[in-house]
Amino acid sequence: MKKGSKAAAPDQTGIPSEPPRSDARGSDTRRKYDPEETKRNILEVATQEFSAMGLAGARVDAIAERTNTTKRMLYYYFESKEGLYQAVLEKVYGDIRALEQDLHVSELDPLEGMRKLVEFTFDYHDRHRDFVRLVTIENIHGAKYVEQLKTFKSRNISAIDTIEDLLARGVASGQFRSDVDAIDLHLLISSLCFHRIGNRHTFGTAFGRDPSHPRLRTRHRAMVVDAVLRFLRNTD
Amino acid sequence: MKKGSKAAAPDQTGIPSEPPRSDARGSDTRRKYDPEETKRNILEVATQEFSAMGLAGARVDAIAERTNTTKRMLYYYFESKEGLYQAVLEKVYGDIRALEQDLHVSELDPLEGMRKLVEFTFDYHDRHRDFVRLVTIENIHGAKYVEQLKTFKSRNISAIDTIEDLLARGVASGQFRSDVDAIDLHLLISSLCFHRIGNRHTFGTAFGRDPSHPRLRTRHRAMVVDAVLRFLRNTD
Amino acid sequence: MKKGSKAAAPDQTGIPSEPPRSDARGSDTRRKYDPEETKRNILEVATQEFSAMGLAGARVDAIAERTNTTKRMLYYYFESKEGLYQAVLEKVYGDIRALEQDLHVSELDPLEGMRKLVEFTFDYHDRHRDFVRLVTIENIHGAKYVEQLKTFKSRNISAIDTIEDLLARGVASGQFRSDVDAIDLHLLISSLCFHRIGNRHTFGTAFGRDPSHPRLRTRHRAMVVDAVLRFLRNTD
Amino acid sequence: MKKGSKAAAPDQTGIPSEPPRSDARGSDTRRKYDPEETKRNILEVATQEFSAMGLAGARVDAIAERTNTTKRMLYYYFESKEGLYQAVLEKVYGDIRALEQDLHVSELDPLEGMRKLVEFTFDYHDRHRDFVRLVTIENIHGAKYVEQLKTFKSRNISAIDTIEDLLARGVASGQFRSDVDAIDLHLLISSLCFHRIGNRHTFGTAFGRDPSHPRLRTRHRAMVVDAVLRFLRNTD
DNA sequence: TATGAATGAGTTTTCATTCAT
DNA sequence: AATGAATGAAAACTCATTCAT
Repeated sequence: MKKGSKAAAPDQTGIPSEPPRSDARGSDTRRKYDPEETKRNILEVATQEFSAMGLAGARVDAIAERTNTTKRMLYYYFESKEGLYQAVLEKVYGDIRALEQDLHVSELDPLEGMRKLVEFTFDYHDRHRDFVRLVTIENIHGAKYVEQLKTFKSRNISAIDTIEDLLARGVASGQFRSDVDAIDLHLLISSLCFHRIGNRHTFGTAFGRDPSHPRLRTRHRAMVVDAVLRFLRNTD
Repeated sequence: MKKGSKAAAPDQTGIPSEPPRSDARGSDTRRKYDPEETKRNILEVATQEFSAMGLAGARVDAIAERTNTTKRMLYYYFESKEGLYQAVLEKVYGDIRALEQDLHVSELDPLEGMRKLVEFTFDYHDRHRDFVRLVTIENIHGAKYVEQLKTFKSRNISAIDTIEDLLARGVASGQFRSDVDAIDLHLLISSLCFHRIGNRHTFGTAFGRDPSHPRLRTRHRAMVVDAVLRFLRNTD
Repeated sequence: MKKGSKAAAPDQTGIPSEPPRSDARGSDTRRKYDPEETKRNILEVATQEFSAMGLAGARVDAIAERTNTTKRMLYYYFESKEGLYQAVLEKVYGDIRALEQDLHVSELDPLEGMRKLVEFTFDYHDRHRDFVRLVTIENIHGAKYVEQLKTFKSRNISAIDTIEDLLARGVASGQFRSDVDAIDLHLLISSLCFHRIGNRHTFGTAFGRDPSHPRLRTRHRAMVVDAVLRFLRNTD
Repeated sequence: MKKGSKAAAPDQTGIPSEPPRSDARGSDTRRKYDPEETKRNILEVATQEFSAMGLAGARVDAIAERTNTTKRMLYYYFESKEGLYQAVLEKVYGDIRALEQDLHVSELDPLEGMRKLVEFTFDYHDRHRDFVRLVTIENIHGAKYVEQLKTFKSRNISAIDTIEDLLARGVASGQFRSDVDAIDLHLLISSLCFHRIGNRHTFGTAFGRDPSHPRLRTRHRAMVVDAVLRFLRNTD
């Protein structure tokens, strides 16, 4: 009866699929209905499906089927397919910026801080392929769904602040050239980290080499860091 | 929810949609039966729709409507929606590699040749947004459609040959460092050229600055060339 | 060319199309959601349409229209046109074998048992023209749909068991000749019962006499029984 | 491009696919356009397709593709799909009756004549599976196409005449019982010859034994002759 | 809060037939 | 007599969403 939609295995590393529910209340009080858990579960499955199939390609039925609950609940909590998609975007974008804050690069030497920032960005994209795919998908839709996310812009601005701080300190210390714009630099770094994940399939088909393969990771990581630092180095 | 599929305006710069047919025979002798023209017309409209909406999001009806012919002909020539999508991919991939051949960078000084190659790649992505979108879309589908294109792999390999030649000559002349892999370098260049077009919407929303805006083009072009050449420069 | 699909009147005798539902609950409490009833209803209408028009000739729309529900439900429960066709086959083949079991010919004198079996087979084909047509149709498709029915083979084998038992007892008692194969005999009996129903139209056109006409039934029934028993009779 | 419709191998024995064209006129006068040959070719391919797929299941495109000519010609000569189907029926029904005439059973002893007639009928069905299938198909359509064939009825009546003659002579000589109707007997014989071919697929699936397999032919042939003669034998 | 059944509007695809050359 | 291109109408099938329990 059921046809079986793929996207079964989460195309992502490091996110545990069933976080230990911190059920504070005693023993067998395990509530039968747990709205938060239900929502979380739906969101997780939806993230996989949307990132695997795109917005148009995703199937509400397929999501519901892999959920612990039914299709009706999906509408109950998220209103519509698009509402669910947006909720997925919100969650996924929230995660990356939250982590960036924890880097504390402002306490490091500018060069070391920059290296650490690039490495973090590289690793994050390498590990969160769902995120990369969703960004890709969102661009196909002209970013019209992230545009409606309230927290989206402010979050990103803070990423630029971090870079601006590093850049300013590096210029002051004579380590970095002085003609680089922070947003441009962010674009440069993102490009190098994003492309090898986002377009790995066509690249792999074209050259017989999957650029996201673990064996290449170390080499690519060094290359990206190298390229960014060489670009920034003051050569006066 | 949404009804009419837009995608009317080609999301592309510089390619006129209806090249003036040099119809030798007089004036309005426009033949009624012209299979090649019919196919060309369908393919062109399909390129727009698929690049604007994705494979799942594209509507066969919408394509047919903007064509000079009927939906039926679309199936007559291309068998299915997927067949048409694949034909679009074939055409679009064919174009870029054809142009690359015309660069004749093998006749130039390695450094100049490399600069020219990067500039060409930058400009091509900047101008052919349909191509960039289609690559993006194809990656969402795990590249399973380009995989079936016979000419796909061989074409791409030739791009690597060009880079390898430049690299070898530059290393020999002492201008380039010797530890760079040609395919890695291709990935690096592609990343820098692709990302600012492919993800311009989310980037624009995040930072209030469309990275593909013409005003930024010159600056970004210089930045990309600079980044690549600094990366390659021999610093022994 | 032809538009409306007929097949309105069930091409079958004796089976009431809507058995009086013994609805325990009062009178018009006709439940709105009754999946079993919905499926039953679809299956019944589909049996008529498929047996009247063949698999290719049947129209999903035509079936849906004569149903109490919509076309969508048909796909909901049976997946596809072919799935529905297969479900029809399953039901229809299930019925005949179920009835055969109730004959209890093993308790009868072999000759009487054989007579009863032939008469039953004759009557069944005479009354269940839908069944005959569907078998015919299935043969046009090389039996590829019944082949997928799990229960199909085992059910038929039991029919042979019955014959084998009668045959063995008749041979032992000296009533039947000993050189007859059970499956061959089954084929012989089937032939005589099937043909006059299955090909009644061409036969009727050719000879101006509908071989399935009730008026001929008694005579044909006697003829068939007579032919089988004469064939089996021991003439040593 | 072409999808490939099956039904390639004619499901029939003994009909050569390309009869030697008796081109009376000299040597290389081989006409470029030969209407009769074209029609013959279309008819032959159509016979295969219709008998393999049924009227509704047959594809005009599939027929045209396997022809030496184009679809247009098919309409030119036969008006419509149904017209072509009818032409096929006409040809196929014509063949069997023509052969029956050649038997000259009226010159034989009634018992021998009857044996010969049954054997002929058995062999004909065994060898002309396309014919059997087409009769089957025609019955699904309520025989409405053969009804329009002018020669159909008269041809069949003559088959009954043959039987009536045999029967009368056999009764007169005391070899046959006197209470058998000629048309009923024809039905009996047809049943035994037709069923094992027409329903061989479901039968084969049900019992793991293809009743039309050459190895069984001799045995079945004997069985059928035996059954008919025992049925007719005078037992006063 | 949760659910299986139901649905209408849309989407891809097919097919017999005709047109222009 | 022959042909490849073209087509409108209909067919199968899909999908996000809502209803009744």
